[in-house]
Amino acid sequence: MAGTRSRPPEGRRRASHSMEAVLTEAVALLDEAGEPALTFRALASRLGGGVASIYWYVASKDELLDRATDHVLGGVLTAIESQTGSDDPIDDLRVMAVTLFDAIVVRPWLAAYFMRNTDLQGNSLRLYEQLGQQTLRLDLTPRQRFHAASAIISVVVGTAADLGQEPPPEVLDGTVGRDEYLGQWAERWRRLDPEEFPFMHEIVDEFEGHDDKDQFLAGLELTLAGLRLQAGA
Amino acid sequence: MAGTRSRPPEGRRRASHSMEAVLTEAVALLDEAGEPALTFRALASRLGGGVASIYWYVASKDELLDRATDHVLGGVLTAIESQTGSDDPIDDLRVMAVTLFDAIVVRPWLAAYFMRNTDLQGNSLRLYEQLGQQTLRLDLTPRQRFHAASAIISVVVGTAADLGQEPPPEVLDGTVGRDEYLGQWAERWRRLDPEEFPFMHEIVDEFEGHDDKDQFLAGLELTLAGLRLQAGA
DNA sequence: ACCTGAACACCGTTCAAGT
DNA sequence: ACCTGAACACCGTTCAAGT
Repeated sequence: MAGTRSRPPEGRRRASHSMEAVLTEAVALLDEAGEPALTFRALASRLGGGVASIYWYVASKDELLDRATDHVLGGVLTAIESQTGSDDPIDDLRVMAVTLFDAIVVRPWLAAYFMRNTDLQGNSLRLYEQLGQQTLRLDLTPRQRFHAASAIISVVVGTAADLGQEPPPEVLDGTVGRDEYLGQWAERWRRLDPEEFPFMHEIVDEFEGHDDKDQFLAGLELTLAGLRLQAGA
Repeated sequence: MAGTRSRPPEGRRRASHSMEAVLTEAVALLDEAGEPALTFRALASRLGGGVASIYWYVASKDELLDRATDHVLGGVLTAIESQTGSDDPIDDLRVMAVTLFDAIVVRPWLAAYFMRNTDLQGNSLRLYEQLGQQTLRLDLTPRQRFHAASAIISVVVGTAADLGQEPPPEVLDGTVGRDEYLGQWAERWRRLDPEEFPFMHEIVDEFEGHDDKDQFLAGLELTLAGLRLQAGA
């Protein structure tokens, strides 16, 4: 017994992290169950260390969320950069917007933190720059370019935020399924007074079988059409 | 001393609330400092009662947020209904969108909960219906109408959410001021490499003096232009 | 039918201390 | 330079009990 006592039997006693590891695990928690799942305690136990050590890398939960967001945006950015350079800047804008949208669909939590702080989010800034550079190829004023790039971001984030509104747990569990979920809403709407709700009746069939991506693409197309018109392209 | 002991001296001992009072105070707290300020304990003390009594009116904090949102949307809805009926449905859509936008600017927390649950949010549903009814006056397919109404909501909520991103406390306190705040960002962006960030340099002057509302109106106009094109109107 | 206090199981954040 | 446990001041929610 003597000799083993003054020293831990084996293995490291102190955990050792890294910014990279912290963000990777944070993203993993966010992916699993959104922002409520990202807890300093949960994160620490994933990293095999104490809660307080995370504060060496990050000053607050907000900063953690900002950095985690920018971490995954790095991948989106390289995807976007590699897709640029067609003849038509508007086509490039569409491809970029779709790439960003797809990333947010897979990780709905992104919508809430994207572009929240361009200081901590270098990749967000670069992404906005890439988008904006396409507007430089269009015949627009600086002001119109500023508005155009911002409008496209808004369409992406606005739609994605709408769609990303956590569906009830039954759907996530797969015990109900998206079709049945939409069907339940459709049923409710069909019971509304047709005199008072002619529009809901007009669209309820469309809603029932709708694809989120189509809805996004349609909205994006309206903005791009308006932009093309404005640029006289 | 005898005689006064078995009974409280005066005034009611038990507080008495109402759904109306609960929502009004909830909205007041949200207006003062956003969602973090809306606490069951804070709300209870405003109402002069116990924490648990709120649960008689509302099953959870989420439901409280949904109902508080719909509560203020009632006012927005009547404003919107009174502004409808011009010759041009697209003009009506614009007016409606602007009214909704203005409401969200004043209460940025609305963006996060609007249309989250049309079951608890009857006014949200009616507002969507009112917007949609304008698309019935345009030469579109049901599917295009569905997409158009949703796109407009997205533009409003997307822009408002972006703008509503809680500015740092310095700005809210008024110790810094919006202009200085924008100026600080502008300064940072001017220091970026012009080769790598041509777009940020192109727009930094526009950004510095920009008005959120103009930015929204510009984005809305792009969508409406696209819609007008689609409807051949 | 409506309200209450007290408890439960969590949070983010801080700090004095360790290595 | 980096990690730790324990404590602090909060949360939303439940519950058995009161009126």
